Amino acid sequence: MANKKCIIRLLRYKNALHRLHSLGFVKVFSDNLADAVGVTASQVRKDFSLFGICGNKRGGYQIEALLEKLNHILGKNEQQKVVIVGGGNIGAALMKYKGFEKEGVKIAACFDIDPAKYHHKEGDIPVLPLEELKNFSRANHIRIGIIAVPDIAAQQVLDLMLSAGIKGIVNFAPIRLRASSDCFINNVNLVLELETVIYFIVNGLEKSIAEIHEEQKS
Amino acid sequence: MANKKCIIRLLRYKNALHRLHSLGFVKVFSDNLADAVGVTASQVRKDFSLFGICGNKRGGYQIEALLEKLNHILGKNEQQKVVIVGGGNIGAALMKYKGFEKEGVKIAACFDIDPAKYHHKEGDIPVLPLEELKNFSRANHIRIGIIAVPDIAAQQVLDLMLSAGIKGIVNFAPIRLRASSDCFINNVNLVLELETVIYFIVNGLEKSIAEIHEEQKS
DNA sequence: ATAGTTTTGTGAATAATTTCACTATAAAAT
DNA sequence: ATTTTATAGTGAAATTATTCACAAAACTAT
Ligand SMILES: NC(=O)c1ccc[n+]([C@@H]2O[C@H](COP(=O)([O-])OP(=O)(O)OC[C@H]3O[C@@H](n4cnc5c(N)ncnc54)[C@H](O)[C@@H]3O)[C@@H](O)[C@H]2O)c1
Ligand SMILES: NC(=O)c1ccc[n+]([C@@H]2O[C@H](COP(=O)([O-])OP(=O)(O)OC[C@H]3O[C@@H](n4cnc5c(N)ncnc54)[C@H](O)[C@@H]3O)[C@@H](O)[C@H]2O)c1
Repeated sequence: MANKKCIIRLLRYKNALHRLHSLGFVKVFSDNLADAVGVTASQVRKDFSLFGICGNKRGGYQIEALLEKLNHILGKNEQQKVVIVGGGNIGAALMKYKGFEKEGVKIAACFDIDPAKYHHKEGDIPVLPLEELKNFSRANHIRIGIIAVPDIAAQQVLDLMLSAGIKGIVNFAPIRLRASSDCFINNVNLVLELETVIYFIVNGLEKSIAEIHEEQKS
Repeated sequence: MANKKCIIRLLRYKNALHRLHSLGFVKVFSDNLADAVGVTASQVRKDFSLFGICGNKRGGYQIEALLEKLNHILGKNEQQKVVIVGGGNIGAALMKYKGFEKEGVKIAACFDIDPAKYHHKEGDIPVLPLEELKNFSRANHIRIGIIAVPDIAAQQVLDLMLSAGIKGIVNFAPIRLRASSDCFINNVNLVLELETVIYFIVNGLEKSIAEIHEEQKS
């Protein structure tokens, strides 16, 4: 029922609703939302139905109420604190990005083994020695971590994160990590994202499929 | 038949085979590959069967021959040139990354509207004024582009890319782009990747589903 | 040679996901 | 008030994707 694809669509609906709301819209119909997100209207209604979300026949959905419900389902009512391990290219890009706060995500700290990366300035996200990851995560109840280290280091970083109580991971290293099933790993492989596009272009398939989103990647 | 998910799995098989090959392995069985990639052995065989790839009963697959076939199918025999538009956080991280060349991907140039970003040094990837995108792309037969500009600028950048003959796009801006169906857009939404993990952790679902890959995101 | 074993290749079965199509209902129009 | 119309909600149908299960082939050992 509440499968991964469906959750990703709910997150998309939520983002689209945010935009509509900030544009001053008050209500929305299943087909507006479908259009904004790139799915069919029945898909939207089916997804909502699965989570017991209902609107008004002929009246559509009240955006505020809908956002409220989605945030509740998606656990976005409280701000989530996240740590990054690896303050290199990707890690630094993520730290500089201003878009997380808006979505209720707070990058609490970054950890690295390279002392040249350490950084501590009021207002900035601190970059700390890797040894402090465990204490920091425990003290701050961190449950989510981002792996942005070279692939050879990724497994040991994962193990350390798990031992620090982190259970949810976004992994940018292009390798398959081994873990107990008591954690959730979301692998993001940017090279693969590019290679996928290359495949469709090289084979002249750009006409058949116009667009892919995360959820079409299973 | 040859759906997106299947292609992404083929790309994964290819990557796993690369690793195995560089470790000195010569042949591989469907279940080794399945294990390396995180799918079932029948899935591997079914995927291969779909593309007419065959191995030897009881002998598995010769890694070199298999890589050859996969590279042919995936269009990885010739190096692919790619441009980036937006030399900010993400754009810069991608330019500094050394892992693309290994996969036959060459970042040919980056384009930006901010003159402070312009850069031209022998050996480095040049950062050029946006106005030059069209000529550069035409002259270098660029077919693939990466959008790494703020969301408000993404649509106009896409339109420009399309007018420059670029047909395959990886888009990092978190908005739905509108385009003719004569192009292929792969949307990468990093905030969503994080939010997905947050959902599973906040709802205590980390036990049920241990790992997701791109292809499970549809 | 022959028997035994392992692994592929694939049609059939199953499972998962999406779309269809229709009913119920609320709002708008008359 | 009554009719019309637009849209939600949802089982059923269709489609798509995955797994099963087993015959065919090829290697190994005797
Ligand atoms: N940069 C990109 O565009 C890009 C693209 C695709 C994939 N990736 C992947 O993302 C990951 C990070 O890439 P990057 O370009 O940011 O790398 P990077 O080399 O720029 O940064 C890696 C950082 O990790 C630190 N580090 C190394 N070992 C560590 C350890 N054991 N514990 C803590 N920190 C450690 C290093 O000091 C460095 O600061 C890599 O796995 C890479 O393959 C990056
Ligand atoms: N940095 C991240 O970690 C991150 C995370 C999630 C999403 N994103 C998304 O990725 C995109 C890029 O993010 P970023 O952090 O790199 O942004 P950034 O602001 O650091 O960089 C954007 C770059 O694009 C350039 N630019 C602006 N308008 C342009 C135009 N019309 N043509 C060409 N260049 C233009 C700017 O000069 C700047 O160099 C954004 O859409 C952002 O939402 C980034």
